Amino acid sequence: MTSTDGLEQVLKAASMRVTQPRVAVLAAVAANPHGDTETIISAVRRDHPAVSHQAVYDSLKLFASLGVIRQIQPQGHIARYETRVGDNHHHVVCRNCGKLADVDCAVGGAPCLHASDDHGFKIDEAEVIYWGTCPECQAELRDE
Amino acid sequence: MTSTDGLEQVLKAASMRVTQPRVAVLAAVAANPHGDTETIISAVRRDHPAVSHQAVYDSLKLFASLGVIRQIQPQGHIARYETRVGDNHHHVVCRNCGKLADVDCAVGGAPCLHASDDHGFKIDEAEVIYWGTCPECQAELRDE
DNA sequence: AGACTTATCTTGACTCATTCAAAATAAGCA
DNA sequence: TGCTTATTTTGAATGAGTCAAGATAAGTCT
Repeated sequence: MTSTDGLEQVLKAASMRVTQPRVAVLAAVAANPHGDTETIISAVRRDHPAVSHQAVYDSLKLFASLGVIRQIQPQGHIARYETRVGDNHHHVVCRNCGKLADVDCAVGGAPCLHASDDHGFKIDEAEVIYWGTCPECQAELRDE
Repeated sequence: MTSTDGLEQVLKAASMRVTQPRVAVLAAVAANPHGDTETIISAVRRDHPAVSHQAVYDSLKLFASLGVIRQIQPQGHIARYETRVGDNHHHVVCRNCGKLADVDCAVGGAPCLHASDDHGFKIDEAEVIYWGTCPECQAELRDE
């Protein structure tokens, strides 16, 4: 079974239509991990030149709400997307160039999910973003 | 010594001028924890009607870069500010109404700062955002 | 205190990721 | 095959945040 078949299942289960733009968007996100909207649009249009940016935005939002993809948006950066979902992993972002990498949490399966004092909030997710400098930028900054 | 005196020290140490707009902005942030830019601007203008939004944006960015205040910007929300800095605390955000509350990390002093695999990144900060539903929205959603 | 230098502020235009809205299209059903 | 309406296209609009040029005032030097 291909990932496209998987998408059909998910969409049908939610009574959503399986359309060419949607399939193309999911494929583009899968092929471009951590890609931003612009990247996704370009990738989609390589095979389907007529797809509008709005269709891409709609599809991305839809998939994110269904939990098929995940949106990441570190401070000061535009939205990025990935198909790796459901495993509670986190991200490192380079302060210098914005590069993004996946990080499994150090503290086991579902870490940091318990706040010391939750103020009565019913917490359902802990989002962790590590900020730092990527190897390339470390070298570059050292040379200056 | 007032918090304003503290600001003067910090700014002078960085060879920055102590101006009325800056003092007013810091006071506004202190008086409006988790306030957004619009809130800060309004607060500043109650005492200094002539201060421009640009001056507020500049001051906020300056203070944040000096570590005097901290900028928080959860996905899908505009920037918010707080004067509580240097204690590595985190935040809970309500998915329904956007309310924000402080949370001390459960795992001790500087938690989650070690990623399992940092991909060679030199990590200097771990930002944690808990997502959930605040008490008010829990009650409201139950009633529907 | 008065004059000077230039960091900071005011003003107002501008950016650009994202959203809104209306008419056109095509997915899935009868 | 035709119908219904969810999606898409098209094109304009939004709005937080930024840019730039001239005006102002903080800190300094005399």
